[in-house]
Amino acid sequence: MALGKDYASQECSIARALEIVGERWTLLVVRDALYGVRRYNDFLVHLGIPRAVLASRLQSLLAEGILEKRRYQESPPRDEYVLTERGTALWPVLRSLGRWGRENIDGTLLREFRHADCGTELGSYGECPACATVVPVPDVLMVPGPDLDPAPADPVSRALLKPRRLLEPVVLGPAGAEPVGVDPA
Amino acid sequence: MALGKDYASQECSIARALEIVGERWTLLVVRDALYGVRRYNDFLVHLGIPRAVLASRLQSLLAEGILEKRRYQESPPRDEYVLTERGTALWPVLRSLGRWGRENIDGTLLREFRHADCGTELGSYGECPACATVVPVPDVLMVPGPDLDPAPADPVSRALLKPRRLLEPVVLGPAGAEPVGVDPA
DNA sequence: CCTTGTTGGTTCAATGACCGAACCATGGAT
DNA sequence: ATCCATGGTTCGGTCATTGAACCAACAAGG
Repeated sequence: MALGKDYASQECSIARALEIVGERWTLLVVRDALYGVRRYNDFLVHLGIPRAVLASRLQSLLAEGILEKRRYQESPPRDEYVLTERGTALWPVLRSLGRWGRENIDGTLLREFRHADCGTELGSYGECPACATVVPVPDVLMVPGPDLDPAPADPVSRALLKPRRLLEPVVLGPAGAEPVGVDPA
Repeated sequence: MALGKDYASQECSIARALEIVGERWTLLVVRDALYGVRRYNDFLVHLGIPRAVLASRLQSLLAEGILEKRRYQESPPRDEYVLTERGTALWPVLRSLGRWGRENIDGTLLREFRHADCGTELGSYGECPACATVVPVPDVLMVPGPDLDPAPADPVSRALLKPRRLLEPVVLGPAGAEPVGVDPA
């Protein structure tokens, strides 16, 4: 929103939060970061976001301490964007949004989120009904649901097809790897 | 966002949800509705939102089945906007946003949300840690925190100063009632 | 040395959303 | 007849978003 102007008048933590993560695309960038996306180009192809907007959002998220830049190679200097603790703390927001969307809009089951320790699907507040605890973000296992496209076009979506823990980095073969089908058996 | 265009390409419940409630102001309108605001004019003064934008958001929320119009008097025909079940289901989203904002941005404690039955403060998803259950929205008690302005300018904010359950309708004296100070003891 | 490829951006014109102020309509009340 | 309360619509100016094009650092290959 880059609003500042108006929400500022609101005495409300929700409004404060929305000033930071309420702009278009912002929460989807955070979602991708939770899914393990870390590189500029991966965000770009996975989100289909305009380059200028992505650059602007990444800057805002850095400035707010939600992402941080981390050098991952020196030769050609390259940085990746990883979630800070503050950024990871947005998981409940995304979880509740996703559940609301699934139960009230979709009907389809695109992804499931399970407790990695026991395989139980998380409850409506991110807890494991079996273990009776709130599951820490790295212990959340994301598995593709029955309604997820099994052969998406972009390589990032393909990398996200197999079960993975949240925050586990997405790694892509240099180019044109993983043709379309499943593993080379 | 009235986006449609781009998020539509996302195979993700979060993106679907954001297409509906991700526009500027939309979640704040839903928040006010949870707080018990029901009338056009009350939204207007409490949010400080441009009239045209409010009208547009109310229409969208009606169309999505998040709010519904209800006739509350006939003589001059007047309608109020109340949350549907689908709208009420957004409470965990707002709760987690508010908690994130309070813990990661503010530091201030503007409002607390407690389980009316036992007085315990709710967790990130609106659950009661003591009772280990999800608290139904009408059983959530909103109490003003120590950092909330004790004498706000607009009458809606003043009506929200006393402890109240969510969804309990805000009623305003016809005009200029409740001067500024506390109750007439 | 020159070109090409990869990554990560910036710039720009056009479109669309948002803003604030003004205006309009309906139906009592004075 | 006029005024007020409520719930809007209209309109010009401004700001954000979009998509395409361009730029830059660096490595590898010929």
